[in-house]
Amino acid sequence: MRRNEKESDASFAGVIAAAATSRPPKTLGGSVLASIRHDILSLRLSPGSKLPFEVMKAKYETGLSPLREALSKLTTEGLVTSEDQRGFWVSSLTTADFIDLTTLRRDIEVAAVTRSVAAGGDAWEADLVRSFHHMVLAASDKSSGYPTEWASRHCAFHEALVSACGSPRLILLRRQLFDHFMRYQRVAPKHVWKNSMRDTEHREILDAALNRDQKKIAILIKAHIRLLDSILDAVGNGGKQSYDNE
Amino acid sequence: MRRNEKESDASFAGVIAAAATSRPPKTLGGSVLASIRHDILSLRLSPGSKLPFEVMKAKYETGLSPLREALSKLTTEGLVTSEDQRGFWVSSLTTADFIDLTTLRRDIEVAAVTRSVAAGGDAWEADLVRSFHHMVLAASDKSSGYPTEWASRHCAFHEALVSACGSPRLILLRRQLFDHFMRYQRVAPKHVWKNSMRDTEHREILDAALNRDQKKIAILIKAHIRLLDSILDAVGNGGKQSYDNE
DNA sequence: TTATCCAATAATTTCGAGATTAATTGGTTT
DNA sequence: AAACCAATTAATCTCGAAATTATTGGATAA
Repeated sequence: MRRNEKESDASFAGVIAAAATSRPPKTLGGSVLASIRHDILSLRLSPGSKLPFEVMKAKYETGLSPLREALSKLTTEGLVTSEDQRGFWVSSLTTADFIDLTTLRRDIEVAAVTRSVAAGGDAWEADLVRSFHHMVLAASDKSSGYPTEWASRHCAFHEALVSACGSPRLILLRRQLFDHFMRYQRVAPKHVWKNSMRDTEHREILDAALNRDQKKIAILIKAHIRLLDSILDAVGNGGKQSYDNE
Repeated sequence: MRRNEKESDASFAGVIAAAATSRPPKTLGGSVLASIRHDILSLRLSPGSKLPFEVMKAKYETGLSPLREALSKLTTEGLVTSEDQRGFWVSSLTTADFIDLTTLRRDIEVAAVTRSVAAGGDAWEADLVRSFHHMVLAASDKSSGYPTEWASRHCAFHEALVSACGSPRLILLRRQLFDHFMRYQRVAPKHVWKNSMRDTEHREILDAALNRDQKKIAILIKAHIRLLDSILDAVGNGGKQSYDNE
């Protein structure tokens, strides 16, 4: 229980969107929070599983105070659930919540992208092209860390899309919802990812953004954020089949 | 610093929307969290002020652990800001954030109300009429706790409006944004409240809801959630004139 | 005078033990 | 055999002290 796990998916750290907001934490509690959040989003900590203090203390090599602080924050964030005097659990993945999350995410993302397209300047546009190209490069087989690296750059592309929306609250909210979505994405079998990597949707989104076509990009984003059957199936099966079947 | 303050606005407790979600907390940390949140939303804890542990420990009669836990959660919620190794502050009120908040709140509230109107059944409709009438009763001078009581019922009316939207995430998000808004509302002079109490907007909103007119209610909500000059002015002045001038 | 450095002070952060509460086990009763 | 109660076990929750880090004030040097 003490072993420091293998660093199998160190590159995955770049994918966690919320972590990208804060600079490297100066306190132990901050890094414990980042570690636990990382493990929850990467499904290393299974949805629904209990998080006992003794086990967690050993696993993250920390005391009670930083641990409670981290779990408290994650509870407010929705990645952890808690009951008074009973402890903490990793929030479960359910079809109902996936539907709820996706529906809300669609509204939020549309609002953010629309505003961003309306307000974005040259620097935004250039960064958008950069992040798109960066993502496309990871979609080729030769790249390393595939397809985890693609997921990271895919996240960055969508982040760049909304970065000019002018609303810190909207950006933060969108980022949190995206984090929540990533857990659901991860329970789907990996071939689904490959389909996403090969689609033409992102190219169309980019074009609409560059043309500043607000109506079109709203339609494209709405279609882009949909209820994937593969995820619904995986969650319906209890998320057991996980992401190890090619 | 120890004195238990006067219970001047005990009825205000009903106004705090987020607190309405959880049943009475079984732990000290939970009640401390509720108390601090209440004091922040009621402006008893001034926006921007420092929250030193020694002072807070005495004020809320608790130890360090529950206190840190509460402040951590409030930080994630956005009502408190923190810097590593430097401490915690009540989040400041700024014109930029008020604009950001109001703009986002408009989108969220429109989405929630629209869905609620589309999905609401008989029970929802009846409860909506109940809460509206309850609010109107508080607008008359004879009622007690006026206008604080009206604010509480106003909050409940809007809560009832969206209660049938079918999205737990949307309801929670809307509630949080409403809480944040309440701090801004409180810095405005009280005569602004009276104008709100006498307006006809809520009656129109109720009618549109009962008629299941989604387009109309969307327009009404958009107009209802606007940037009040009195609040902008109050925030611009640093929120100093507070809510004591009639 | 201004800037830099060092010592003293004050704050936050962390830890481990004790207190409190929930869950479990074993035994008794119906 | 099932249900109930008491005692034990195991977990969370709380507290105060110790350790770490930031801030303040004054002295020294440029």
